[in-house]
Amino acid sequence: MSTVDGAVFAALADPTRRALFESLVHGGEGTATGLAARLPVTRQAVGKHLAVLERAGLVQARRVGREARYEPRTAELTAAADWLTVLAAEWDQRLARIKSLAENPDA
Amino acid sequence: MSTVDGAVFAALADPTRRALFESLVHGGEGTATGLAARLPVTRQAVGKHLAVLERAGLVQARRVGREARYEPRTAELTAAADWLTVLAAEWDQRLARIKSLAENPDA
DNA sequence: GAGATGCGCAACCATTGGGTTGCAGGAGGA
DNA sequence: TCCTCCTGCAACCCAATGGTTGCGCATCTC
Repeated sequence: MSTVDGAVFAALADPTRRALFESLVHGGEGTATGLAARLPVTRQAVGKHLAVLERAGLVQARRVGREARYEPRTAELTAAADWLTVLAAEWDQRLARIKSLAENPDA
Repeated sequence: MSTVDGAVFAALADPTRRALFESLVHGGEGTATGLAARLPVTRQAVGKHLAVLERAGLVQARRVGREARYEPRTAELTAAADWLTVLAAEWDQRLARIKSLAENPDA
């Protein structure tokens, strides 16, 4: 049973964090101060959010001199997507089985 | 751009709620008191969680006499899965494009 | 009709969490 | 070297949240 890490969902639950992550995906790697310039929050708040994303495995920091550049990671992303897809498939199959039994009540 | 509803991720962020949802998927529809019997929380807590899941569109209540039976819904689930998959694909394509440019620096 | 059962609502409590300000330290450029 | 810029850490504030108890209401069952 693929037990999914709740940290991924918790990380993506916050709108600021989702905006941050999408900004990284579409704009490439970025730093805390650079990302904070385009958001209505302070640099420290962005730093906290990036730490949460990193703990969830959605992002990885790379040190370049005095700045920390963050880059998206797709592993946890696809793992979470798979978990969701499997759950949906399981339920749909259950529904299909029940419907099939109702229409064709043989042994 | 498929802006995903953060309520789905917020709903799945809580471990109790995930357990609740998985229990519904694998065991079929259930009531608040019935689900609470298998969890270390009170019925009222389960009721609140089910309300959150329902608001997120992950579950739907059906009234049968004096009891409320909850059943999973896959629409929001697959929508969230698609959002994750698309994001991962976008980033992977970006990486592939960069790698291709590095190996073959033509116009 | 009377008691049991399932539910929803409200009040309340403790913890988490997103946000801020302030400060100290390390790397770059003049 | 000195100054600037980016970062990390700590303290603090307030709102949101997961959990509880208690109550009232509706619905079965005997």
